[in-house]
Amino acid sequence: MQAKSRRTQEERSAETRQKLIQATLDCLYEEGAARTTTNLIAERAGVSRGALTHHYASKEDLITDALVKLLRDATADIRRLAERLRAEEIDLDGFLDALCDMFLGHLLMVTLEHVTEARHNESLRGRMVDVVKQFHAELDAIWREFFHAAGASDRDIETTLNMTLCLFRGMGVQTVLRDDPPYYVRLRDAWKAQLREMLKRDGPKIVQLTSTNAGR
Amino acid sequence: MQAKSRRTQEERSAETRQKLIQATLDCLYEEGAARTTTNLIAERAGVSRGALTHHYASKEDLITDALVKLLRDATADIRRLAERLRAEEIDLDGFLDALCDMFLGHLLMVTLEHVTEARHNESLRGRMVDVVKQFHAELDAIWREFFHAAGASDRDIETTLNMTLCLFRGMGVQTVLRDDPPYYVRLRDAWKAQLREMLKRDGPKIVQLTSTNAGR
DNA sequence: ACAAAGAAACCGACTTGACGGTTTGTTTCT
DNA sequence: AGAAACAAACCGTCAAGTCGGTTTCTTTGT
Repeated sequence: MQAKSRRTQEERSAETRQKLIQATLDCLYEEGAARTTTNLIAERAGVSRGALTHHYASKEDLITDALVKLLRDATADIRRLAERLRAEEIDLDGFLDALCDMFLGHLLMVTLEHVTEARHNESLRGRMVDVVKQFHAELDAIWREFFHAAGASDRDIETTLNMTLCLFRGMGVQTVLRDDPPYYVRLRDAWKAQLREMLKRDGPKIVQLTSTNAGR
Repeated sequence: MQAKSRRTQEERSAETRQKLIQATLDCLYEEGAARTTTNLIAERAGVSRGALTHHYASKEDLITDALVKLLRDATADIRRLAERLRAEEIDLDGFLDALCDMFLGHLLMVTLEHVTEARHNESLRGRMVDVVKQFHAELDAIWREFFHAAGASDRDIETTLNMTLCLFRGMGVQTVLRDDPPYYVRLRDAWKAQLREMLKRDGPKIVQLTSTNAGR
């Protein structure tokens, strides 16, 4: 018990906040925004509601903080993927697989729960726009680096990236009403093939980049 | 005065229900699901809350009914588009424009408000799945008719349609956080060009979109 | 034809429960 | 001792649903 009671205030505070944020994200994913009450969050975090209100002035504060953390973490994930791409531990296909998984999993679902809310909530939308922009900037940098080397034009680079993201995002939304994993694999693979095809015209070198390690 | 007081029960009932459903859809779009209360709906519909509860046993009943109407109407719109496509009043580009508009407007937004809810609500999801399936079936028929003439395989037809829908859907979601109409026009046009390319390539044969990479 | 009885549409006050936020009290660190 | 972290009882608000009563239409008996 000393291990617990011998912590600094800062540590106690940080741990509680961390638990609250994690509980919030879990709740949002598992229960949905409509059922995510402060009571439930506190309960899942294993702290009292009093502790919750002590650290967050309002429910909205807590939720936006949780959302920002989610997207920051995702941005960090993307950054790590970029490293692995540079180190050639993965190829473009592997990168796309990882990206698609993100858009078909928790990240998209939790974000989606609030995109609708953001449409009517100026402050929430503002914060989401900023952090989502950063996420996209990270992706853009990777994409640019990868395809520029292959000789693709800037216009094509931007278009193909955004098409890819919109496609994956649309697939993610569809998963709610269509539970059919092989279908999504088919779409993803078809897109990977098509992407190669599209860029072959402007960047002939791209083919090698994507087919080196993909044949398994 | 007689025109109002000399209506049959059936007519009164139908008009009230109609007003309630329309008010519900308006509310959902303009205020969002979170702010759509039965009070607000009744107020906007110009009927009493008592009338609302008389016609709909629960709020969920009303909302699912409204959603079903929305999607049925959209299905009817698609059907009309198919007619115009057959009559050659519009071409594939025009069809895609109309489709894209649907996915960037009220239809997607209102649906989106409930996709997240449907994830945690079995009965709502069931009803949505059914009516969305019908919507897709309608699109599938048109697509099939149009692309079959070009000699595309069933697999390719399915893939290109679903890619198109996921792309537009993903674009629609993005509109909430990125207000940039020219950007969406660029993406849409790029995709139209892409589809056209596929139609032209190899004469009547559409490329092996799905077999290039996924053929394993 | 028409009045009475019945059914359906409609109304608005009331009940109940839950949620977010506030306040007051207790423990833990500095 | 004093401040911060934590806990729990409390309060105001609000939404959904219930219910008794009223109005409007429909059916039926004469």
